Parts: sequence; structure tokens; C-alpha cells
Amino acid sequence: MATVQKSERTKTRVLREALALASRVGFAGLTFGTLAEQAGISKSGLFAHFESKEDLQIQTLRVAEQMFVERVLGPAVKEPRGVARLRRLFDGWMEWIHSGTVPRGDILTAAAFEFDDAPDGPMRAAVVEGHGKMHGTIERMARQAVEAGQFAAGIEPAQFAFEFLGIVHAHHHVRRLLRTDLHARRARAAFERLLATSAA
Amino acid sequence: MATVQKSERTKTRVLREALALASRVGFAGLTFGTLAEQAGISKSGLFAHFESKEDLQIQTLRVAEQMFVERVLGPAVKEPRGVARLRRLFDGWMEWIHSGTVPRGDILTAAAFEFDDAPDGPMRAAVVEGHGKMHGTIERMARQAVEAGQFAAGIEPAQFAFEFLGIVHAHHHVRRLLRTDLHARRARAAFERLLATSAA
DNA sequence: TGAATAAACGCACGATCGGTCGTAGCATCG
DNA sequence: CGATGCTACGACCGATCGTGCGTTTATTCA
Repeated sequence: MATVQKSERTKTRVLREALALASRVGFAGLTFGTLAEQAGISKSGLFAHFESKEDLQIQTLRVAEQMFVERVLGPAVKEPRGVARLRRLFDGWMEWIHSGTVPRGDILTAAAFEFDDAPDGPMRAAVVEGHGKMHGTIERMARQAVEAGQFAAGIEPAQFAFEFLGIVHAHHHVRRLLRTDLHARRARAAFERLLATSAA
Repeated sequence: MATVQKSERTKTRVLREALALASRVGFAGLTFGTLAEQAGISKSGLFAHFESKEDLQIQTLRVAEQMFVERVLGPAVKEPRGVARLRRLFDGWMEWIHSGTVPRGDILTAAAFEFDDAPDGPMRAAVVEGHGKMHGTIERMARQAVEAGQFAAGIEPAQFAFEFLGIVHAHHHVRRLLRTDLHARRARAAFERLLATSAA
């Protein structure tokens, strides 16, 4: 028994450091050398846990996704279907961006920007898959709002999802570029306008 | 006379190659080695024209900006003030993204994504400055639309600019991530909705 | 044309990258 | 307790990065 292997605890700790590091310098800057230094482990020791840099990146991304689900998506789906759920998702996402959890903003959005033009590979595939899942989730929520009669019948859920993600990404980007939170209200206003013009 | 120095022509040619290269692999991937190879010049020969990598990046960015002004901004400002001008700007920008001019989409937007979280430096400053100019331009156009009575009096030009840029950036990003042009109509629909809800 | 100048070159540097290998230490379990 | 196997280590490799240096080649101008 006692399957809480020593190795497993080390790996968890290393992954936490990896997430922190990636959130500061991006996934491309997540190198074995710097991670080893930060985690207090030797470079070659890392290879006992990750078989390649790509593997390290993907596992780190998974950790981030898991945190996003716990802190943003989970609370949202506890709300009743429709507009309330969409609102909670947006609020949670904005909070996630501003929280100290991931200091430089939304690491998942950052990864999407980083790898949108990368050559094909497992990491890019993982990012694309994550984007697809998120898009599908928002689309489903929008459809439920239509079915509940909260959104007009003519509203296209996919169009709604595109614009929803666009607002979140725009906020993330401007925040990082200008290093100010002043645009949070712009994003919120855009979201409210999106909701208003979708209403039945 | 004949002040069209040999060097100047070489530099122009090299910069054209640099722009093509950066549009394929990003500004970070714009290395002296690969550029030298592509331009048919030696690595050290490049240092006769660019004193550092940062210098090379900035000069390449300037070339791109100049092209953007010629092909997108110029035609737009020939339209009458207000909605017509904004429409032309959007159309031109979408065309610019899809044109073969810069194969991988809008290199200026790409640069903004690449450097939004970079450490301070001349290149980041240049990108921020470019974003500020663009934002200011759109804001001004929106204000003129309000003054012309085409937009409602309550419309905030800065909010309009934020959402305009958001739509363009979202399109650029999704296009690169999913490698399809299917979302051009989503961007257009979002833009039309933005115009419609801004109308007087 | 010849002297002065500028452009382009080959070469090499130190740093850092992802990754391999042989080995020593320590946890795990019979 | 003692054997086994995983964890972590230090040293090292080849490639590539940005960037100097000293020299050769090409251009410009008197």
C-alpha cells in the first residue's frame, strides 16, 4: 500500500513550480534548466518525471486546465442553466485572470496565443483541443439560454461563443500589453452588450 | 550624387526577406542565422546594417507598419468620415489578414501577442506605441461617427475601439489556431452587430 | 586611376538549449 | 535486514543563439 510514492510528491511539487514558472515566462520559457533551479532539483533529475520538454509542457498545461475547471467552470455549472450560468462563467473567468493564482493573467489563453502558430505537435494539439472544449461549453450554455427563452430564437450559439471568447481574450491581451486593469470595465461592458443584444 | 547607395538597396532587400521570415516564424524566430541564409548574405554581414537583434526586429516592424498604413489605413481615410470609414477600415484589415502579403495573418497583431508579456525594451515599447496609435485612430473615427449623428450620442468611442480591436484580434487568433477561414463570417457578424448597436 | 571608405566575409567566443549516460544513494518490500 | 529498483546526480554532447574581431572585397570620390 502506501502508494503515495515519494516520487509522486516530488512530481506534484515540481509541477506546481512549473506552472508558476510558465505563468511568468510562458511555455516556451519553461526550460529544464530554469525549472530545475527553481524546483531545487538537478536538470537530469527532471528526466525521471518528464520524458521530454513537450511532455513537461503538456503535463503543466493539464494542471492549469484542472485548476481552471475547479475554480471557474465548476462554480459556473452550479448555477441554473442559461444566462445565470453564462454570467457566472464570465465573472469567474475575469476573477481568474486577475487572481494571483496565475500572476500574468490567464495561462490557458496565453498558451493559446503562444501555440496558435506553432508547428504541429502534441502541445499544439492539446491547446487546440482545450480551445474546442471551451468553445463547445459556451456554445452549449448559449443554446440552453435560447431553449429557456432567455435568448432570442435567432441567436446562433456558435456566434455567441466566438464573441464571448473574443471579449475574454481581448481583455487578457490588453491587460498584458498595457499592464493595467483599466480595461476590465471595457470587457464587462462588451459582455453586457452581448447579453443585451442576445436577449429575447 | 547617385545617393542611392549600394548598401541601401541591400538593406531594403534584406528587410523584405526579414518581413517574410518574421511573418512565418514570428519575431522571436527572426534570427541572424536564418535571415542570413534566406537573404543570401553572411551572418556577420548583417551587422553592417543592424546593430543588434532588437534593432533588426524594430526596423522590420517599421516596414510592416508602413505597409499596413499604405494598404489598409490609407484607403480607409479616403472614405468620408464616420461609418463608411470604419467599414472600410474593417474590410481592409480583414483583407490584409487574408492576403498573401503576410502569409500567416496580421504580423502586427502577431507582434502584439508575442510581446505583450515580454520584458521591457525598445521592441515592446514600439509594439505598445503601435497599439496605442491604432486604438486612437479607431477612437477618433468612432467619435466622428457620433458627431455626424450616425452613432448614438451615448456611444463611448474608447469602448467602441476596444471592441473593434477585440473582434479583429479574435479573428486573427482563431484563424491561426484552427487554421481555417471559416470564422471570417463570425468576425464580420460581430462587427455588424457592433455597428448596429452603436447606430443612432 | 588611385586612395579612402564602407560593406561583407570567415572564424570563433561564451551562453543556453534539449537531451543522454553511467552511477550513487535511498525508499520500498520480501 | 538485505536485495532490488527507482530517484536523483554530475558530466557531457551537439546544435543554435547573439555578437565580437580582423581581414578581404567592393564601392565611392578626388
